[in-house]
Amino acid sequence: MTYTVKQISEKMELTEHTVRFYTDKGLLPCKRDKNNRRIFDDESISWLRTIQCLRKCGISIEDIRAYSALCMEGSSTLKARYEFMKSHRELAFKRLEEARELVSYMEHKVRHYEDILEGRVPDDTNPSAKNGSPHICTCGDP
Amino acid sequence: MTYTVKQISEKMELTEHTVRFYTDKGLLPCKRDKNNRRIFDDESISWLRTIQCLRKCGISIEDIRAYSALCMEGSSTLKARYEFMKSHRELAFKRLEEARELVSYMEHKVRHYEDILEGRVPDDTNPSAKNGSPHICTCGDP
DNA sequence: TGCTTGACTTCGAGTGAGTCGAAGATGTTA
DNA sequence: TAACATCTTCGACTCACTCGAAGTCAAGCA
Repeated sequence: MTYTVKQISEKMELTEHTVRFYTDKGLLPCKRDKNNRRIFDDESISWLRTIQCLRKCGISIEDIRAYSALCMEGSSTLKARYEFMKSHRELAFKRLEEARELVSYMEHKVRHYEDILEGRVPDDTNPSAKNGSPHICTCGDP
Repeated sequence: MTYTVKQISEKMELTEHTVRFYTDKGLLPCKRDKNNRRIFDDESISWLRTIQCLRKCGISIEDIRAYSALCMEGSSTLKARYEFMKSHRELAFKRLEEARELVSYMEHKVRHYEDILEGRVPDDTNPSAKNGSPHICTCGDP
């Protein structure tokens, strides 16, 4: 099964521009037909799926390109790929922790406004400065 | 207590450039001294803390500017600010869910490489295509 | 007094990861 | 043959910084 840019972009819910961008940057290997058009196959799908995950993990295009190159090189790079994944797993943990803090921050804010709107606490919008208090952050700050 | 750009940037662990950028974009109110230099106070600290949290939540500079403007306007905008926070709380929930999936994806990858390196499963690096398998993503995909 | 230092100012350019649109080539269909 | 859809490359735009250059200003010192 082969795919054109349009087909693979629809299948993977990416824009055609992004798919071309990834091939141009060397993250996503692709062949060309006799008219120089990009052709993709099922392996491209699995590459793209991986790229999407790694991007969501905040890994840069350049780092993904390097990982991709390691994969191409074959078994000799297994250990390097393992190290790559281990270090990015740590980053994923940190991001999870941060996401938890941010949820609790947003919940705190929403509750704060509910307390004011329902009259449980007085409005702390600062009128003297014509400058509403931004309701100080409590997400891990002192 | 007042602060210069340098002082506030050090205190908040931001670059001076970023602090100036925020004031220029209207997110961070600041006064000027007779030499046109930016001066900040303790309220700026609390603003900046809020801005940092909202930015980490993925809220755009423009949206934060709008929220900031609502705060300035006073109590009449309480309800709008409440709605703003509620909608961004939902986004924070989504990001937390995604962060969880990404951690489990990275854990899966690391385990996969460990299994290969310790000989529990065969190496699936694809030699025929001179193209290592990217080890298909399992984070919520079909 | 002049000179250096250092912190400030604005402005314009660069970056990363897309995002968009234009201009041109090719293939299919009416 | 013309219209069209789809592809190609290329250059410009966006956002949120990030950086550096050039100029202003006050303080400290020979």
